[in-house]
Amino acid sequence: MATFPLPKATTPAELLGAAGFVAGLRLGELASLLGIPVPPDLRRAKGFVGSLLERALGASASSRAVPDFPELGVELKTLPVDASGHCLESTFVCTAEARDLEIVEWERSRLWTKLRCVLWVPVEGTRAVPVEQRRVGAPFLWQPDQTEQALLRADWELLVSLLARGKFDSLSGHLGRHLQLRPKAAKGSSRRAALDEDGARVLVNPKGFYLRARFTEALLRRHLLGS
DNA sequence: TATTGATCATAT
DNA sequence: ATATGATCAATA
Repeated sequence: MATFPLPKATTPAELLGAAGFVAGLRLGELASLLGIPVPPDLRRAKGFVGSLLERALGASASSRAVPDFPELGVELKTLPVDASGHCLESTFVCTAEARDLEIVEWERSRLWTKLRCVLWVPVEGTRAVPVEQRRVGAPFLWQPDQTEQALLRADWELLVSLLARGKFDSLSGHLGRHLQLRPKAAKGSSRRAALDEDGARVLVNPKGFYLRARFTEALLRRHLLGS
């Protein structure tokens, strides 16, 4: 049995190997190895699973706007799945701010920067299963191929275009085939300054980019098929 | 019951 | 305030 946190990986492959070492463990076992208490449910600890895996794999703990493993250029994402291994939730990627609209280039966007290389770690997320009993699944590295990148880019350009033009009334979670824009804030009443379609100052609720569950479901299936 | 909109904790 | 980590829960 190795000690935790695991040694710092020097390559994405090593990181994948480290994540593979954790696969199969129950969250309670992993938390115990790290000396971290497990919450009874995730209602008041929504980021528990993600933070637990970050600590186990030695991610540089911070809230900076950079990948979890800066030296490797790898982003770590946990993926809640049901007993059959199907995705239960969408995946938050990053916030969409007015000032980011200056960056209209896909290649330099925060979204693409985060999704270039992702280490996905499936974790049982069925609410009826106690958090400590949930198991960590087999991890896999994902670098979007040309097709996937084109699909995401198309959605991103549609959504950013509406944001940039201040079409806030037209925005909703219904837009985007694989990527969507949804509220991302502490409270539904949270507001931030923006410019509407007439250039007038308005207050709007903060939003973030999310990958739809059916998109991550497809990644998971492709991985399981071994391609 | 799948999905959209709302929300929670913590660090900086 | 806004970034990180997401899941909860009301609605369609």
